Amino acid sequence: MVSKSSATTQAQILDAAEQLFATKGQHATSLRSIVKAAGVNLAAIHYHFGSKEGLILAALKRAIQPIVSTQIEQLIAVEESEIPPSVETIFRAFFAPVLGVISPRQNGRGLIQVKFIGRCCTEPATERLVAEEFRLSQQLFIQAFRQVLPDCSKSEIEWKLDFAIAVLIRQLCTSFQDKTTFQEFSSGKVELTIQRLVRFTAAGMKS
Amino acid sequence: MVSKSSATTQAQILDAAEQLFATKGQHATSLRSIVKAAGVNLAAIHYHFGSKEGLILAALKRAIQPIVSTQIEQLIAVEESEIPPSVETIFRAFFAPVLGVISPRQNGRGLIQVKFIGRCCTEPATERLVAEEFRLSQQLFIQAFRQVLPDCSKSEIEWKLDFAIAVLIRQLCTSFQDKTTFQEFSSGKVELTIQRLVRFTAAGMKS
DNA sequence: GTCTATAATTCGATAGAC
DNA sequence: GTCTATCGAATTATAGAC
Repeated sequence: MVSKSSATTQAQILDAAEQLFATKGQHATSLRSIVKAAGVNLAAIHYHFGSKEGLILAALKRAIQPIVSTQIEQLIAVEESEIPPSVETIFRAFFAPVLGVISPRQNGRGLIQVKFIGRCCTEPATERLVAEEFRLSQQLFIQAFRQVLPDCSKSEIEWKLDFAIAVLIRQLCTSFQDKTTFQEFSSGKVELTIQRLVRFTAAGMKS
Repeated sequence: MVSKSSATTQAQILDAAEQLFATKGQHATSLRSIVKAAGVNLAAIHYHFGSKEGLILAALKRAIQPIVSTQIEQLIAVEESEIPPSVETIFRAFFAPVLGVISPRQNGRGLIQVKFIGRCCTEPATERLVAEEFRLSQQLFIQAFRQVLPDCSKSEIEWKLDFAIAVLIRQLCTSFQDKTTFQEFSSGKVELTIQRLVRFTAAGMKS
């Protein structure tokens, strides 16, 4: 192989960008620090992604889209197996695909990825982009909750789901901060976190 | 008055900084944009606050410290009037002083202030500083919850309070986004938000 | 305390050779 | 596709007159 494939260089840039965006934020991360961490040239970012904004958008979509797909798959599976599904089961289908990216990956890559997503949810430049990526998923979950909570108005379900999302985002940003480095991650902690999220938000949703 | 008093210039700088930090974030806000909005000279920031970091810290303390004091006052009042206090009443003493800064002030200044605090909770450079400012208040509320929930372990109360804080922070950052300009603000919306926060988080805490 | 002027650095982006 | 070299603009911070 005389030269690196385009896919490899792109992935190296995205991996390094994710890590730095997640820990320092987008504005505090220079393109120079990214290429240094990725071991590539500065011009490669502009060649592959056009601009810093293009890089952020590409990293965002790569991280979020598989999560959204899994959320929708699990929601459909839940609605087919449980009739009617419980609030807890629906919330699990919402949370598990997000936190689930932590366990299967190697060397804490998934941990960095969910932190990156959490950061993007709170940064002024990207919060609306994230909401747009999750829009379809969110609408489907609102429909699911409406069916199992017929006495609850749509607006009430909406603000309660917003509250639940708030807890999830905060968890992505702050949780596991002691294990921020590349370490083997116990899937037990992920499952415990999912259980806490489900229990807390389901109680709030049913209140 | 031949020259402005130091207090006036400092307040003008802090007011403008709050507004810009809240909407654009700290790194995306230049000192030049702050002095332009404040109508003062660039060197004034360094004269009064030493550096950009010093300005951020000063704005943070000015915004948070009165809230912490009010939280503690209301918690003490609750513990003296209700024996034992309900989970809902304790949460109200936690949330109301934060959202309460919105209503009394004029022209949406309080609205900007709580948004600024919310942003500082999510920005990597300041999230630990905010946690430090709220540390005492948070400890006192954990103690209060322990007394009314004796069957609940301390760690469980701690992560549930963390979840509740997550909802509050998100509300500070995103809520009232349609009324982001300097407008008369109805205190009814503030009270409604407090009620939702209390109901949702109390249900989660008791689950 | 306030101002002008500027130092010293860093940033995103691009041109052009290979 | 990758690299070097560099442009132009923006940044924080400071020195020194008033």
